[in-house]
Amino acid sequence: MATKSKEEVVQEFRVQSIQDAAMRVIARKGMAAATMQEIAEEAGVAKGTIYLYFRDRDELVEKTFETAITLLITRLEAAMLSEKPFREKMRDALGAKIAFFNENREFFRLYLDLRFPEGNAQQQRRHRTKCEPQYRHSIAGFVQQIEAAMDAGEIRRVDPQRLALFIVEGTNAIVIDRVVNETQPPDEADIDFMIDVIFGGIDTRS
Amino acid sequence: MATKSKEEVVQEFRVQSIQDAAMRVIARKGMAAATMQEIAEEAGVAKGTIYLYFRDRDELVEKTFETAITLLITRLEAAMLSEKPFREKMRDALGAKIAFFNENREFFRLYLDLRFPEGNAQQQRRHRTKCEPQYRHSIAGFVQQIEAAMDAGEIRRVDPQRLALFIVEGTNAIVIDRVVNETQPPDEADIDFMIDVIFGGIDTRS
DNA sequence: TGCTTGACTGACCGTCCGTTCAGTGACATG
DNA sequence: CATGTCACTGAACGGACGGTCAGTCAAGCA
Repeated sequence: MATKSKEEVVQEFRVQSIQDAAMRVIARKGMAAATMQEIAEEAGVAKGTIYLYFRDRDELVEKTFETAITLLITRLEAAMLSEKPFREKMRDALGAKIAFFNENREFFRLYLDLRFPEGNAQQQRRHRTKCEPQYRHSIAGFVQQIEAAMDAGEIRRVDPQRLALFIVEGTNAIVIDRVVNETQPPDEADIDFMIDVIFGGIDTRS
Repeated sequence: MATKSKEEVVQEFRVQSIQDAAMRVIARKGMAAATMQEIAEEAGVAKGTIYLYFRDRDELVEKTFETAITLLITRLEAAMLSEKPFREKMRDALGAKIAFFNENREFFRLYLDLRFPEGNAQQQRRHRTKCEPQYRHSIAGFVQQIEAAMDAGEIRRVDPQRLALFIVEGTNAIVIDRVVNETQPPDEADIDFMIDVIFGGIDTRS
C-alpha cells in the first residue's frame, strides 16, 4: 500500500477545498448563478487555479455533486442494510438523512438539480448519464427494501415504486424545510412525526 | 361591463402566447438557461417584441409564473372549499392537481423555482416578495383545512404544518413523476394510492 | 393614392462570465 | 548564489445574452 506523497496530500486538499467552496456558493446562489470567480474567492484561490484541478466548470460541478451524493447514499444504505425490523430501519435512515443535511446544509440545492437538471442539451445529457443513475439506484434500493418488508408482512401491499417516491420526497420536504428555515424542532421530533404518519396514516384510530 | 376593444384582444393574445412560450422553454432548459431569443422564437415573434409587453426578463418570468400558479391555487382551493368530508375534499384536490399538471406539463419547473429560487440577491428578493407569499398562502390554507378536520375528529392530531408539507410535497413527487416520465397509470389509480397511503399508513392492518 | 401611425423587427451594444496563458515568486537543486 | 521548476495568479480574450432603437411595413385615413 503506497503512502501518499506530500504533493498528493496537497493536491487532495486543494480539490476538496475547491469542492467545498463550490457547494457553499451553489447553495447561496443556485447552480446556474454560481460563478467561477465567486467559487475561487470562497476557496481563497485565483480563478485560474481551479482549472489546474478541474477541466471546466461542468466537471467541477459534476465532481462536487458526485462526492456529496455518494456520501449521503452510503449512509442511507448503511442504515437500511441492518437486520432490524423495517420500521426501525426506516427510523435509522431518516435519522441519517437529517444528520446529513444538518452537516451539509448546502447540499439540498445540488440535490434539487439532480432531480431536475437545467441547462443546455449538452449539460442535461451529461447529467443524465452521470448523476441520474445514482438517484435511480438509491430509489431502486429503497424499493427492494419495501418489497422485502411487504413479503415479510411487515407492511401492507401497495405499489412499491409509488410508495418509495412518496416517502422519499415527502420526507425530503421536511428535511429541506429544516435546512431552509432557521429554528427547527429537535431531530427526534421530526423523525417520530414522519414514522408515525408513514406507518399509521392520518385516519382517526378506531 | 366594457367590451374589449380589438387592440386589447390582440394585446392579451400576444401576452398570453409569449407567456406560454416562456413556460415551454423554461420547462425544456430550466429557469436560468431559458434565453429571450429562444422564448421569442418559440412564440414566433422577434426578441424586441417581448419588450413591448414586458419590461424585462425578470418581469416576464414573474408574470408567467404568477399566471400559472394562480390558476393552480384557484383550482385547489375550489376543491377544498366544498362541504364534503375531508377525505373527499383531499380526493378532489389531488384530482385537480393531477389534471392541472396533465394540462400544464411545463409548469413543474416553474413550481420548483418557486420553492427554491436561484439567481442573485436582487432576483431572490423579488421572488421572496412576489412569489413565495402565494406558496405560503396556499400551504396556510391547507393547514387550516387540516386543523378543521382535526377539530371535527375526521383525522387524528399531528403537527399540522409538518403534515401539510409532507402531503403536499409527497404528492407533488408523484404528480411530477407522471409529467417527467412518459407512460403513467390512469389518474384514478394514483389518486387512490395517495389517499390510501395518506389516510391508512403502511402498517399491516390488524 | 399619398400620408401617418405604431406594432414589429433584428442588428447592434454593453456587460458578464468561462476559459486561457504569459508572467511571478517561492522553493529545490547544484 | 545562480538556475530551473512549477504551482499559482489575474489580466485579457471571446462568446453569449439581455436590452435598445433606428428602420420597416401594413393598415387606417383623408
